[in-house]
Amino acid sequence: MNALNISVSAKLYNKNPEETDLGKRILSKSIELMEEMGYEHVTFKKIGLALQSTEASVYRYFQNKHQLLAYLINWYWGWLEVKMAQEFMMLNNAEDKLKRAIELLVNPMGEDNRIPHIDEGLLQRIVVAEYPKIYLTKEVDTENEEGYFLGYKRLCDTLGNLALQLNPEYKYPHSLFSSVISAAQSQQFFTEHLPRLSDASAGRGAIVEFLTELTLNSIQKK
Amino acid sequence: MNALNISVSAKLYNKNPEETDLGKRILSKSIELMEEMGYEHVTFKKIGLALQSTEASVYRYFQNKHQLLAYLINWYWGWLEVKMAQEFMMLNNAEDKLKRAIELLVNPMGEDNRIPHIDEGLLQRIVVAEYPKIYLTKEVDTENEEGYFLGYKRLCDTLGNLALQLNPEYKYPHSLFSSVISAAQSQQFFTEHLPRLSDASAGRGAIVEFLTELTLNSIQKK
DNA sequence: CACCTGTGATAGTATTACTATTATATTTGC
DNA sequence: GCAAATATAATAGTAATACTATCACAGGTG
Repeated sequence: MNALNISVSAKLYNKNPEETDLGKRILSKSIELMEEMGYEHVTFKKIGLALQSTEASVYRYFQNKHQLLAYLINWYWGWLEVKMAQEFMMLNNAEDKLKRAIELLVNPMGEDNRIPHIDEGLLQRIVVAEYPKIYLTKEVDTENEEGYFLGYKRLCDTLGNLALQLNPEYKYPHSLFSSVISAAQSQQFFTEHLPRLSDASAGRGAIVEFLTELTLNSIQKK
Repeated sequence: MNALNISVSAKLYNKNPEETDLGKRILSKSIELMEEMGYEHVTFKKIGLALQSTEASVYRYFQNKHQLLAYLINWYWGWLEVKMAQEFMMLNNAEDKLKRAIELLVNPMGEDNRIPHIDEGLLQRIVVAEYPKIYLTKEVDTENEEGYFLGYKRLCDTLGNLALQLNPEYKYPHSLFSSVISAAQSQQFFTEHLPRLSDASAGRGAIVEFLTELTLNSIQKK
């Protein structure tokens, strides 16, 4: 009995993986494999094999690998928003909420075993390494209509509204937070793999500080 | 006789495409096809066919599609840096240079037929739609050693140094410009395909303004 | 004239990304 | 407690992809 249920658009699966045992095992194993070998090297055959099931069974849940990735990433943004909402209840001004939101973008983990079949830590690493792949395709417009990017958009809206509470005249709340969310992921990736593209050798703390300054300086009234 | 020669690491090709007629035709046609159908749908077979040549001939120049994309994107960053350097000669303070650099990140075109086999306008659209794919792979570390990302890193350094001229104490020049370069591309993509992730319905001008404000507000001394 | 380089032509392989069919085990509905 | 529906496993098969290899030829160079 989960306190928590992350909703994902029904267009993101063939058959809802949350509703069956095999479905949950597919999610669980997909996350493991994708984190371990990267999106490009994952195949449904490998997932089936690793589950001691079959390729065809995985196809019953997801139309293809791209849809699976979109599912996982949307699930992650949904989860993160729930997490933020919980933490926001303990804070009473928009600036503190924004600061905390940025911390969570970079460092979302903590004990949370409410959803046993999903390892949020691994999933976060998948998001860092793969998230732009869900929209950087020629199919982006049709997939957009099907709700493939709702998770990202909602998160952007939420944070943008916080910014508007601080400064109702700020002109670029959506641009700012799509950029900040994106930067939060890519700075993590760069710190690990392309350090000349970041100044965060100090680690996640530096990324949080960089993004917090950037955000607050952008929003502030002149 | 080109005034201009963009240099790209020799690890980014099998055989230098700039040195032969077929090589240049491969670049030219690859750019056309990739812009038209997107990276995923391009194959060396299609490129060969479109050139009335063969798959095998394309493989003589590039080891695989990923290397070809990396070549094109590195070429683009190199070209953009040359372009910036030219324009900077006409400006005499770091802030103006930064502002102009941001304009060029978003809106780099202009008449430039010095390199007849490369259509920089199409190439820019490829960069917008595909650039993270060159580093978001499990092979990033080895490819990094081979210089696959030098173009991006150099551009980041150049802009970071301008920022340090404005404020030598600014702590995050690399993070800032890897984020700004990235945001310049993704905001263009979002404006066209996922408008809820931007506020730039007004177009490129709004993107430039957003990024310029963000950059200058971040750098400024307190 | 011999040779070397670049290219075209063709063939072949392993893997991927599916689609389809059938058999069987399990659950549910009556 | 049985029939029917559902879920899954097992297997087969196809078209496309991502290569690798071989050979022949044409043109220019020494």
